[in-house]
Amino acid sequence: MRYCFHADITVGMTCERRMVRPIGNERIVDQVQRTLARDLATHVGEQVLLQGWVHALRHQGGIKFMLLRDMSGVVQTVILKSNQAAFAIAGQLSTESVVAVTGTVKEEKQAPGGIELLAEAVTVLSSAEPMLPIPVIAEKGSENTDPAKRFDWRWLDLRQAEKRDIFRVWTELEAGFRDYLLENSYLQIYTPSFMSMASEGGSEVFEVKYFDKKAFLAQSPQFYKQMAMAAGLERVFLVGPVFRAEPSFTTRHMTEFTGWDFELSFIDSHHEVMAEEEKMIVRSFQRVRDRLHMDIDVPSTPFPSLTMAEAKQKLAQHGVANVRDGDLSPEQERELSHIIKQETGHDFVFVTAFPIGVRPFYHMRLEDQPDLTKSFDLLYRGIEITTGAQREHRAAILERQALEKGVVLDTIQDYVNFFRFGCPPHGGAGIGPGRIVMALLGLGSVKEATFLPRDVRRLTP
RNA sequence: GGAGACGUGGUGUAGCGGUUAGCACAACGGCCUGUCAAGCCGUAGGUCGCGGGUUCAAAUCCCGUCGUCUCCGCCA
Repeated sequence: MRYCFHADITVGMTCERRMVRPIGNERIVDQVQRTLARDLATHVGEQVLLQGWVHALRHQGGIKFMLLRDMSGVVQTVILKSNQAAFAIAGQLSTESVVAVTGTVKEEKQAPGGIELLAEAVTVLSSAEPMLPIPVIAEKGSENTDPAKRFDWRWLDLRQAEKRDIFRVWTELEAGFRDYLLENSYLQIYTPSFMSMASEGGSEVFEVKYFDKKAFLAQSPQFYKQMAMAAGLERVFLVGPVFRAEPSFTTRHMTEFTGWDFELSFIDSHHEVMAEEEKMIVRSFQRVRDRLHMDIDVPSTPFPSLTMAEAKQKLAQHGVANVRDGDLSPEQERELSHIIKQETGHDFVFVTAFPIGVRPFYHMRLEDQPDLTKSFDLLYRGIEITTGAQREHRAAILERQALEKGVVLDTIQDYVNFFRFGCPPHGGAGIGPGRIVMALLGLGSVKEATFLPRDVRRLTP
């Protein structure tokens, strides 16, 4: 187990099950309160209803133990032979079936956790076929089930409690991100995924049939965020899907993933964008720590930051091979994070001042060093989680930079139009939350952090 | 797009020229009133991804093919 924490999910988690029985012309509603496994200890002596999955069965002749699992945890139920009906049903059960058990809660030294439910009635809500295609509970030989097989049966894979924790972390992380944005005058927008043309380049976009036309799936909401700046919204954010047609076979790439994006106006440089992102991330990590009682490092601000030139120099000093000037290889990203961690104890590091050669035409350039851009990447534990920049908002300069990059002006005319009628200086960034979750929890792949991953080969389930 | 690796019962694996293809877990049947990675006894389940070749003999060697994974490029 690489991480461990206790989730706080007690609030509002008592569900009601209504049984409606018509009697004459009236309807009588019985309300039976469902109790969650982890709350059993607060109901000693009471009769309760548990509903969940059969986690494990242990037949002991005249006594049967059934471990029942719900979203809150696992608890033991006991079925005695003297209760003939329940005993017979339990004898026919298969693991991973969904059941309802009513009974009396009792303290019992011999029970796991010191608490158990003495079953009075067992009802099968949905029986599971006995032969599971992949193991659900930890058992011999289940640790290394091929990820591809697990993803084929993702709904079984996710029954493992620690996998649900991944989504708890993401949920709180994203809530923290939103908390910061909402408290700082950002407006939420949604941008379309269908586009009439590629947002840039064209080699990495998905082409789709759109009635009698061709359309493309957005590989970034960036142009639309910038339109929002031209619209005078000043500060916007969104959470949404992003599509990349890159044939990338790595543990950190997918063809569709969720992006967090924000953009803000009236900035002087990309450093203001970076400062904003720092605060969002701090807020996110704080929320995960506080809500999930999770022992994680909330980063201090400001995050370490160095220019590409400084990064290259530092890497050279540590004997890390330089593959390509002006950009970092994955190995260099890992090593740079490692070096910064040793020097400062920090998990995050900004790299700024990328040369124009490795950045798109719309990144603004440094006034005193026109061959460098006002852009940055943010690395977290050796993985790139953000690219951001101050954008070039002056139409004439934008067109000149596009031409320099060999971009045909006709293809970006709609984009350039955003800047023709008054647009404030602005910048923003795109964040990959899946990568943050992956690095935070030490997962083997972003796909593990994704409910239903999509990669070059996978379109199902 | 480039490079490398791996496909053996449901899952994880051993075997790497001649084995009735072994083991663990899961499954099925039996015994057991305190199990908790339960235990004990028994049963079933594999044309070793697919196709071709070499050989007296192929899970094992060679070629092709399909599937999967990893690294690089690219990126969030």
